[in-house]
Amino acid sequence: MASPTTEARPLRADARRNRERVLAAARAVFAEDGSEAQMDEIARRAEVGVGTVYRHFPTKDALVAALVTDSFERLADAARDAVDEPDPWKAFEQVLWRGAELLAANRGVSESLATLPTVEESRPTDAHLRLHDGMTAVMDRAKAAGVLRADACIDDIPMLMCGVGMATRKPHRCAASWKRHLSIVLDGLRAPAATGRLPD
Amino acid sequence: MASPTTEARPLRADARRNRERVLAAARAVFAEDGSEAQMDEIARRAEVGVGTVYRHFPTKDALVAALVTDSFERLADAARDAVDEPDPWKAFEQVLWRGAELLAANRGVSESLATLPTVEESRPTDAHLRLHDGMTAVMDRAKAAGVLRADACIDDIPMLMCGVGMATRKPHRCAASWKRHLSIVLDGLRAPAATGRLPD
DNA sequence: GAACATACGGAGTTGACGTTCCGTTTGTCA
DNA sequence: TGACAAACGGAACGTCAACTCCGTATGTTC
Repeated sequence: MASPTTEARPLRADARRNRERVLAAARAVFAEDGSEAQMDEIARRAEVGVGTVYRHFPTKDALVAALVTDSFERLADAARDAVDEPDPWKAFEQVLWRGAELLAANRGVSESLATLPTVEESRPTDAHLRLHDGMTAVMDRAKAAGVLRADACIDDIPMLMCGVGMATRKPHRCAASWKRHLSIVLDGLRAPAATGRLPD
Repeated sequence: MASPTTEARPLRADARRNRERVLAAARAVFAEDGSEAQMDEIARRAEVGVGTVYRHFPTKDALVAALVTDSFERLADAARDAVDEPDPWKAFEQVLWRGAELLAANRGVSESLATLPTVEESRPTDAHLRLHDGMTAVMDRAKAAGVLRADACIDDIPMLMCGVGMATRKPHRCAASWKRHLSIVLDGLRAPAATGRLPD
């Protein structure tokens, strides 16, 4: 809704260029600093005045939202592509690994995932909806094949990935600790691992 | 180190009382608002001036540290008590459930866990050390019994619990979602669930 | 190439919040 | 009960970061 040029009047050439510069800079700065990233720093990095940043994105939240939508877009693609994978478990696993990589590359996305409402609450973006539907399909297939525990539900995924996202932050034992985290979670999600029904 | 009255000169009666009021208020406010909790709000809740808060805890960080130490103390106790549980898996599980309950009750602790250095780095508090040692013992026993996967290591625990802590925040599907999270992680940590060696 | 809307830059404003300071109050001890 | 240190309250301060404003510059159109 915010990423493509809304076709009311075509954007002036310099404006279009600057919009991209700001997005690129924001991506870089949020990746490094997470939600502590500062608007001035983003402007500096984009070689643009703060005013210009605010002309394109009226608030910091709007800028974050644009980046999150961007990541969701890519994740939704990953979920769609997973259909090509014949093994239902590998398909499921593959989407989560792709998601974790995105989180590891971008602290900002990982943090805003923490406060993201579910698809049912609030008005989700198209990307969010696509991701939700794609993921549901992948999970349903894996459950039908008896490889994913039957009591896992779609809303568990952002919750679990949010946890994995935490492990992508700085002060952990090793850079790859998020990989350990996701491996453990994936093992816990396999049907044979279930030792009881999940609560509620 | 900061919690008991350091026996240089005994604290005046009103000072001792106010210290407790501040701690109680801080516990309540951090539990609700996490690290966004404001010093003024803590003072208000303790029915005390801000100045008084600062006389007892020189900075906000010091106050947080006191509360974290407090939680670690209780967790270390839980790890010690786990020795009484004859089933090595139940002992392990029990400590993590106790830890998750603490995190669920206190957003602040859950957030500061995210930035807590390991015992090896930095000067850990006594409580942290006790917790580390107790947990190591519990894990060693579970590994020796072949119920905990052998490639799990002590540093995985804060990482995983930190993830569970995320699930204790507000906007999740159900209030008990952190219980689902921990259940999945625990299933992933059982020896038979391991489908491969954890990375690194 | 002139006229005009669109966009730019960045100094300045605003609000939030941790922390300090100091005049006043209160517990303690002789 | 008087004297004094210890402790209190809360207005004021300083900092930091999001956001605004407006004089200037630059694409676009005819």
